[in-house]
Amino acid sequence: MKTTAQKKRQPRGEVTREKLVDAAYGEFCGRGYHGTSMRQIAARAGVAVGGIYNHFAGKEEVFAAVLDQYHPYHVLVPALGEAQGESLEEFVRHAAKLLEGALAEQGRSIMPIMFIELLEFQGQHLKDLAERIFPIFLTFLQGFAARSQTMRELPLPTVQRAFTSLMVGYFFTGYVLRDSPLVAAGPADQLPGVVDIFLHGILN
Amino acid sequence: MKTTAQKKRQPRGEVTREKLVDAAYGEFCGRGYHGTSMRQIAARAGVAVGGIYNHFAGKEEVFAAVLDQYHPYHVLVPALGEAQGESLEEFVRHAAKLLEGALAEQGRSIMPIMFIELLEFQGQHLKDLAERIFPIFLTFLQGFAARSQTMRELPLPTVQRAFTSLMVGYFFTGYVLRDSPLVAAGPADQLPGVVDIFLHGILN
DNA sequence: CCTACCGATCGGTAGG
DNA sequence: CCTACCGATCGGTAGG
Repeated sequence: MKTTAQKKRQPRGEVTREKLVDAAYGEFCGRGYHGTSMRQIAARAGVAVGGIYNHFAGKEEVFAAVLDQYHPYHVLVPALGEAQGESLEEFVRHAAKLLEGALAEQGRSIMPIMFIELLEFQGQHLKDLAERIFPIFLTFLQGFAARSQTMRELPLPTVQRAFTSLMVGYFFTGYVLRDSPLVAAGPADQLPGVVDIFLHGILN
Repeated sequence: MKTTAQKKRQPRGEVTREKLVDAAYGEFCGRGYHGTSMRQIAARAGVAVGGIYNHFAGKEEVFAAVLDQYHPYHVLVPALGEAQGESLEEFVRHAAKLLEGALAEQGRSIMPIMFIELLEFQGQHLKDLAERIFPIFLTFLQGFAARSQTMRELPLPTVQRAFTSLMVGYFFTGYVLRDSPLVAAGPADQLPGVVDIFLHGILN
């Protein structure tokens, strides 16, 4: 949300564009890309159908704008880039904490857009994402390697795959079962315990 | 695939129904539920549009049939139910191996249907799934508990969440990056190594 | 009377 | 930014 001051400074057209992106995001989350009509987006934004085309060339460009705003890149890069710590243990715990903080705020809103990407666009844009975050991910993994003197003798790719799988799986299962009683019964935040198991698994 | 003998025994209508479910599955995977038209399904199955309605009351009933055939239940229940082993270590490795075998065969074909479920149907049917596999999952977790004498003192829910996250994340990342060069560069099957890290993390 | 299916078309709505 | 409207296509059904 923008402050009133920021809103006043924006040109009228920009406000409408923002409304359209927000409205489109909401509609896409409910029924996907193909299940959402331009009329539904227009109605939610309080704009006529034709008015959308003053800001976007077509439906796909609306999705591109939504994807740009709800892109995992904006969450993953700061979290992975700012991880610090003397020991490997501190480093991993800090990274997990940063990821959790960022994903608690924005992770749930990003997830549906990723599903649209994977399902309706065959993950085209995600291939780009993989290449864009690869340098940051490499830097992060160098942090692993630089602190590996306390680590068991393990193939680094395996350690990386295990850490990635654990984090992705933790947030994915949390999202899917977000209001299931089966998960709600357990402790709210099991991430520290889960990370502890991982650390015990790779350290001497 | 059915054998010729089985095909001959099937009534004509059943053959057409099977063709329709297979065709619908293929089309749904490409563009999702709302992005697929009855005409596309009919065309791929080599059937007239109206012919679909001799087998299904409508489009949603077609999806229900697809979901039923490509349901994770059919994969997860046997794999989790048949896990055996004297020690916790053997038990976990066996379960992971069974899951990998089942998911290597059918996991990739199930994934897109799950995305449709999560995105376009708000995960309605997945809630049912969670409740249906819960007993089997409990039995599996009792296998954990029964062999826990070699385990560190850890809260069982945390161990469960870690194992679930690790397996879900491993197969999910494998699916998403299935033809990415970043993953293809590493060893093909890292599951044993990943499971080894988990075991080292929970055992004394 | 059943089944499985056809060519053609129904009332409405899609993106533009 | 809106109203009005297009070519086409949507899910579903008519009679035969």
